[in-house]
Amino acid sequence: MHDYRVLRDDVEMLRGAMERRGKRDQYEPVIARGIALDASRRAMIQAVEEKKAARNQNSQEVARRKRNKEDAEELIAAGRLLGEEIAGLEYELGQSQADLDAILLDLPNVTLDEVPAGDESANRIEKSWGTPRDGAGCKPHWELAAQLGILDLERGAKISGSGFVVMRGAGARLTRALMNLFIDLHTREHGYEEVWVPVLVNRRTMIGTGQLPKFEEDMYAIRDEEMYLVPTAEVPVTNLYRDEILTGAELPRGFVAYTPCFRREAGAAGKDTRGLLRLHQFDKVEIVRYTTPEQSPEEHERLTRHAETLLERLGLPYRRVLLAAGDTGQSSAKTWDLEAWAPGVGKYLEVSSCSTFTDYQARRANIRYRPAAGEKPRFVHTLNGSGLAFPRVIACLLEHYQQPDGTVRLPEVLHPYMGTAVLG
RNA sequence: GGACAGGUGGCCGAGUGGCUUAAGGCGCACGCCUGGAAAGCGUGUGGUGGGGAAACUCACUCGCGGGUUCGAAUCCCGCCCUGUCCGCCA
Repeated sequence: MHDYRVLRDDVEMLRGAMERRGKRDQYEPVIARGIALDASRRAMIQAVEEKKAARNQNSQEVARRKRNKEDAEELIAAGRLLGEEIAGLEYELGQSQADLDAILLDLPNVTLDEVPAGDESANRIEKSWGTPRDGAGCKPHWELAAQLGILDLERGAKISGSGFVVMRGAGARLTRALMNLFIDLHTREHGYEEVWVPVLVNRRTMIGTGQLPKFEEDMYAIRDEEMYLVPTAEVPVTNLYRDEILTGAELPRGFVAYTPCFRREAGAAGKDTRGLLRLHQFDKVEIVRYTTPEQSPEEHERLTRHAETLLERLGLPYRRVLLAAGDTGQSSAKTWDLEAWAPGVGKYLEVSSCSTFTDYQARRANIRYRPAAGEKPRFVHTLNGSGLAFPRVIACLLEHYQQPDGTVRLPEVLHPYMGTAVLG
C-alpha cells in the first residue's frame, strides 16, 4: 500500500515503477483516478471539518446559554442544519475514501533501483553454489519415492484431491527432520525467535501482507466464516505486530515459524504437477524480519544468507536469482529466489523466495516503530524468506543423493534427526 | 453454543447528556534543589488526518460500526474481544 502523498508528489516515480513491471497500461487509468480522488477527498475534508468546527462552537454556545438560562432555540436550529450538512458531506467523503483506499491497496509496490525492468526473461542469476550433479542416470524423485515407499500420491488424492500428498515412514520422518533442523539452525545460529502461529486467519490479516483483496481466488477460505487458510507463515507472522508501535531499540527482530501452507494455484493448472513440484498443501519454515528502513538492504542480504546456509548444510547445489520487476510479487520491492538443482527432473527448483517489502506491508498492516523516545513513529520495513519449503527440498535431496541402486545417502546434518544415514 | 461481568491515554483509574478541549495517580522526559543521588517541587508527556515554511491551528480518536440529539465516553441497536460459570470437546 502506498501513501496518499505518492499521488500528489511522486506520481512519475509510480508510473516508472509500473512501467518496469510491464504494467504501465494496466495501471495508468487507476493512477489517474487516484489523483482525482485524492484532490476531491482533500477538498471534502476541508469542507466537512469547517462545518464540524462551526458545530462544535455552536454547541458550546448552546451549553453556555442553557447554563445561564438564556434562550438557545435559534442556535439549536442552526446546529440541526449544520448536522444535516455534515452528514451529507461525510457520506460523500466516505465514498471517496473507500474508492481511494481500494486503489492504494491495488497498486503493487515500487521495486528498488537495482531490480531489472521487464518480465521473467530479465531475471538475473547472481550467484551459484556447489556443482550440479549430471542428470544422466538420475531418476526423478517421484520414482525414487515410490520405490522407497515414502510418498503416497494416490491416497493423498483420494483423501483430498490432486495436489495433496501423504508422506509415509521415512518420508514423514524426513518432513519432521527438516522442520527441526531448519528451526534449530535459525534459532541457535541466526538469532530468530521461534513462534507457533494460527494457520487460519481473518481477512484483515490477509490484507496486511497483501494477499487480499487482490488475490482472493488463490486463497482457500472457510465458508460462512470469512477466515482464510494461510498460503505462507509470512501472513500470520508479519501480522504479529499489526497496529502496534515498536521501539527502535528492539529492531531488527527476526521470527521463525513452521506452518503448513495452502494454495489453490488457480492460475497454474497443469504446470509442474508431477510428484512434489507443486502442491495445494505443503510444509515450510519461514523466516520474517522487521527492520528500520536504513537497515533493510543489509537485512535482506542477511536473511537470504540465512536461507542459503540451509542449502549449503544440506549440500544441495543452488543458485540465487534476482527477479525482474515483472516477476516480482505485488507486495515485494526486491526478491531473490533460491533455486536448488534437481538432477532427476533436470531443473532448478525454487525452494525459497527472499523478499524485502520496504514499507508496503507495514503501511497495510500499520506496523511502526519509534526511533527514540518522543520521536514520531515511522513504518518498519518487513522482509521474509522461505527457510525452506519442504517438498522441493525433499525432491532435490532424493534426486541429488540417489545411488544407482535406488537408495538415498542422506547428508550428515540430517543423520541425527533421521536416525539413519541412508534411505532404502 | 448459553448466562453474567467487563473493554477509558504507556499503565492504573474517575467519569449516567453541555462548568471534561478525559479528573486524579503511576511511569517517563526536562528543569529547580543537591557535592552527587533519592525525596520534594515545577513543567511537559498519545495517535491519525487537513491547512501552514514554521510557530501553530482545525477535525477525528474513550473496543468497532450504526443510531438518537443542537451536542454522546455517557442513551439505544448490532458486532468484536477479554474474564467467570454452564454446556460441548482434542
